[in-house]
Amino acid sequence: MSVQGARRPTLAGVAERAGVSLKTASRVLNGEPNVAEATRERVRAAATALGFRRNAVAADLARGGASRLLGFISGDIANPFYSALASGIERVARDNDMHLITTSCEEDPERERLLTEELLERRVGGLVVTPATGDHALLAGELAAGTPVVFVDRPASGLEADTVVIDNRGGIRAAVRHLSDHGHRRIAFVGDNPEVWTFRERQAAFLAVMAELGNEGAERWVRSGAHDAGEARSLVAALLEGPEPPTAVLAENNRVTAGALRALGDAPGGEDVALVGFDDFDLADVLGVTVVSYDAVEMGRRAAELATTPHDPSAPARTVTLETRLIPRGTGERPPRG
Amino acid sequence: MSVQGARRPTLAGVAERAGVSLKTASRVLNGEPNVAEATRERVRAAATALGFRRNAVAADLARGGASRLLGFISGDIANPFYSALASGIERVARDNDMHLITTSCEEDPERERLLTEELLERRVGGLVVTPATGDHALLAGELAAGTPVVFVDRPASGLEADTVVIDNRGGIRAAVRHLSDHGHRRIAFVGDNPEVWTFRERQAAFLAVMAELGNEGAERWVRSGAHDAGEARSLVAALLEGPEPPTAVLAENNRVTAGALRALGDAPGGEDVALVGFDDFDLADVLGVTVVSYDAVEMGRRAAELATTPHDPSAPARTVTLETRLIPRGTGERPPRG
DNA sequence: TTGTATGCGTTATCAC
DNA sequence: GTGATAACGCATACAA
Repeated sequence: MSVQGARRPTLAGVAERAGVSLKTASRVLNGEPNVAEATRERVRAAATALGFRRNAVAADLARGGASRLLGFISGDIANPFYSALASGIERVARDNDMHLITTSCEEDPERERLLTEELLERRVGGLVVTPATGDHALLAGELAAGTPVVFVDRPASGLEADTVVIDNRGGIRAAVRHLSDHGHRRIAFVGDNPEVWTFRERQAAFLAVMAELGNEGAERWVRSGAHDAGEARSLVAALLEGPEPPTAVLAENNRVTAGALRALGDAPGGEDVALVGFDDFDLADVLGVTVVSYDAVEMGRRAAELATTPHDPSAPARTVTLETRLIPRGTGERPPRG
Repeated sequence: MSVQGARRPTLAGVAERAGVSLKTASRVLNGEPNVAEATRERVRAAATALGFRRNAVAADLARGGASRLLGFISGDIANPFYSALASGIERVARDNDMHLITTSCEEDPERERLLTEELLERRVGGLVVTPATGDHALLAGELAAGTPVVFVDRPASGLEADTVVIDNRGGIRAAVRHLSDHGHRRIAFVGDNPEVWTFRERQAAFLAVMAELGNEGAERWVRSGAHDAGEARSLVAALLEGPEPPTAVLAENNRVTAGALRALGDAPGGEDVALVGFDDFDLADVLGVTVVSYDAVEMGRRAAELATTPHDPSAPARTVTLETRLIPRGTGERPPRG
């Protein structure tokens, strides 16, 4: 039982107490073979008597190379999407006897850079990043040094690296076609900031599919800049009050969907406007919201698997694309009206 | 620019290249005073030329004491409640120049014990734990050694330690009184497993308030064992189909609320049953669900503040209790019927 | 203003 | 089977 102020028991202390050398004590405590059973017992007894607990910091240093830590730079850990990612990553980390350091960069490239630097200083064994807009070329050296860096949800810019994304275009295509099949032509697309890669992908797909369907000039149905639910609510409200109100809304992410739901709830006749949301969310079934869904936990898992595999700089960067799936629940099947 | 296989540049390397001693290089890179500007420049130049990045593992070890890591043992990081906690904790960690290690114990005491051990091996500077049921007496030694261990959401068992909880009893009291004020007497209380401390607190408060209100024998309105939304749904459905259906349901946590909503949606006349949920949740406003709310991010912050302050074993354990607040949104104001 | 020497608590190499 | 002894990369009294 240690006392405050007193140093913590060390391996050397255990060895001394057991009357063996450091190396032998190390052998026993790491379960290595070639130790006499009697010695083993003595060392174990000494360890428990002293309340010994190995120092993983020292172990990581002595072992050289990377620490048994995995880094995750998210946009905001309180966002369910990121915590689902974190959940998947953590499981894989655990399977590899590693711990997960989670950080939030709040979509700020400078903060992301700083966090990246800090995590690399900790000599993380791998790094999973949801990249904010910004240049990632600085990581090239680190990659070359063998640290696996994996980008998730969005690709890096200025750098070839392993990436895990979802099939954004396919998801949007399914959503637009679904609405079109139900008779909609005045379909609005409301999303986050155009600086965000996923927005641009989804917007491009939206415009492409609208054009394919003979629904030209869809640019006028696009609204961007909704970074949170409140802004999304305003944008959708303005659309509904505008001169040419849409009969359907395609929300680009979960926060936009939340804002859109509120706007539809406020507006007269809002319950007749169709809605499809990108990203599934809790209670979407109760609300009856049709969504484009995918498995965020699996996404984290896949990213972590890449991030726990030693990086081979000579191999080409890998890209994993996960499928999306449209789940009809009601709001997406409303017929156009007005 | 480092190359794979090549060792990473070290402080010694920088010093050598700059033609100064290790200590001087250290001074410059740590921004310490008393170095000639010219020397400073040379060291900086050498560092950038070599692509030097300090090794935080080595620094932590050399400095002795704890590492600049904070540990968080949650039930399940994918649960919005825990990720809100994590968010609050991370901010405080950052303010203290520390990183956060997040782990999930899935309410398994054995796993919690293991994780605790692992984090202590990493020599975390502090530990925030949402304790599963189990004994925490083993941590006494660690506390005595000065590591701040803080329990959040639930107190430890068998150990006096800093704790951050919410006013569970006050929250339940407000909810039951609210329903009573709206004319309800057949109020069901549906919750998680009785092994969970919060359940017991809330259940006890429920029974006490019911008795105060002259509503005796409320035990028959208690249902437990709903650890997830699916189980909650079944329990509520059974209640509604039973011989004495309640006119109001008090859901003990967010998962139970989700299940209850689904059950009410299924049952004929379910839209007339009142509902109050403990824990606020996203889109509760859209769904119009009355809840007992509190600030989980703040909870994490308070816990982290305690966990980043050196523990004084001679001081008595502190308990922080955060207030709850009832937010009427519709489901809690339905009059009794039937 | 700059440098020397030693310690941090492990792991790992090799010899015995 | 067991044990000296040297890394690991940095911090820090202490000296110059």
